[in-house]
Amino acid sequence: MVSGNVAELLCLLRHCNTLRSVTQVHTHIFKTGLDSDAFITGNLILHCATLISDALHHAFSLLLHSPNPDAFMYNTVIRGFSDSDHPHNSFTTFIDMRRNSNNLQPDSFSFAFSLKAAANIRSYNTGIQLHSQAILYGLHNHLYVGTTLVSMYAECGWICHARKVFEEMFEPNVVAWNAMITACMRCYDVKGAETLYKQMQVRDIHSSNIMLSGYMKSGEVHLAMKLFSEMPLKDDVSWSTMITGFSHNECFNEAFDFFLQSHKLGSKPNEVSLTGILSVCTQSGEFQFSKILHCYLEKSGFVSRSSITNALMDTYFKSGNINMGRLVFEKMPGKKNLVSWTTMVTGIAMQGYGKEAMELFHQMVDSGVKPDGIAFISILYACSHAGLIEHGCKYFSMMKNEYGIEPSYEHYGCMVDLYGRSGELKKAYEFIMKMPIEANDVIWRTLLGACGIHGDVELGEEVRRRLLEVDPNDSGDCVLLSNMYASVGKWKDVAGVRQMMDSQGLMKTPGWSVSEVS
DNA sequence: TTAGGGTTAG
Repeated sequence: MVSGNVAELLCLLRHCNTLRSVTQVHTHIFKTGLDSDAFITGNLILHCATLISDALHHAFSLLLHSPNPDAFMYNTVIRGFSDSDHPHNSFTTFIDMRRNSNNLQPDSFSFAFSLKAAANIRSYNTGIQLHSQAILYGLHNHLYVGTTLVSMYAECGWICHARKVFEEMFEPNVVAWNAMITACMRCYDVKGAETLYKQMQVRDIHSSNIMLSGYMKSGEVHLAMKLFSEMPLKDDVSWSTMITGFSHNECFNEAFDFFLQSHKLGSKPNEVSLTGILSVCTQSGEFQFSKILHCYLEKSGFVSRSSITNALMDTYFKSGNINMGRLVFEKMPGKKNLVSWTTMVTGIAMQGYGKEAMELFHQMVDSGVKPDGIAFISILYACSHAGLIEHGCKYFSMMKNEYGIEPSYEHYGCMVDLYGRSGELKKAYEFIMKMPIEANDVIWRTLLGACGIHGDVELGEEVRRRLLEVDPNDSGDCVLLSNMYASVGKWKDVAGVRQMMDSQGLMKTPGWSVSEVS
């Protein structure tokens, strides 16, 4: 009778796709007294942690309130956290498992999931500690643990450790070999990956897809095309890898060609190939094609996927169609995620609507979405392009003090641009001198451009000296330099720059012409 | 009894 109830409950659970429906089943479980059954609780936790979005906290709560949690429950929560926005919680759960429970030992699942969390946050220190623990428990040679160790070390940039683990593996299978090829490609060791690929006794379609993606990421477009043509079997991942690879390497015609070919050959477009081809439309300016794609996306239902909507918004904003970009954003089903908000803020900011971008940024925060470093780049960009210096400074300090985000070169660059565009050149210079990291060429060039716009030759020459200290071979700023001299009518100096460029053979640089100003 | 590692985008 009891086993019949269990089967019935599991069947009910399988049909739940919201936290609300799971809670209803849970209430029923409680009423029937089956909540003390570890198998039932384990399945409840599994369902919440892996199958329903936004239910991980509930899975964690079930674990905490379980009178006798077992390894399966702990492992499932560790797994859920490893793929969440808070992978660190995997480690605290791993520690809790050993401290709070009666003689519970971590097993291969505990290590594989925790190592995945370490890989996701690229934490070498945590990864190596887990590796030591795995050795203590005699699980470092386990096939799944070994494979995850290879991936973890590669994600953290320690290819030598990844290789050592792989070489010490006892009879690695095709997945372990694929993990090692991926590790080589992650570290841009294309030759190493090729050697392994050739050595493989058994390959599957993943092996070839990893090679395709690695070639494309390393700019080896022709090698990817050659391998693709030799592949006896291609799946939708092979096609989308090629399309996105062409997109990254700016081979727009090839991307369109492959997209249409895959369609003709009956391979269905997926989320990745569609975001890829939308990006190609944006980069190449093929906005008519993106409109056709929009119709298809509406009809096929792909428009409900946030990655697709974000790419579509980006295309509309970059084509200057603000109203359509805004409409796509407003029609997005469900809760808008961080990428959607950031795409919207950037899109509006690009068109110069600084105040609206700020309103959107606050709406995002009010809706419970926490901004990341990229979101702050977009709002700083909005402020600099709308001349909102005070607001820009406020966001910059908010980022550091309220959100604990360390500014990157991009953030510093935005601040220099913010001061520079508004003509506060001295402040921009002082800001650079006070930066805790040494300014790079991009930051100096940003200020040099501003000196040109506002005609401050004295500061511009100082900036040029600083720029040459960072990059003695730099020549990309000649246009900025000659523009600066031209803006104050120093034609002799313009001619000087022209002569310098002549002597360095730079006169063929596209996009500039001294004759236009002289 | 319930689970896992390797590929494509953002």
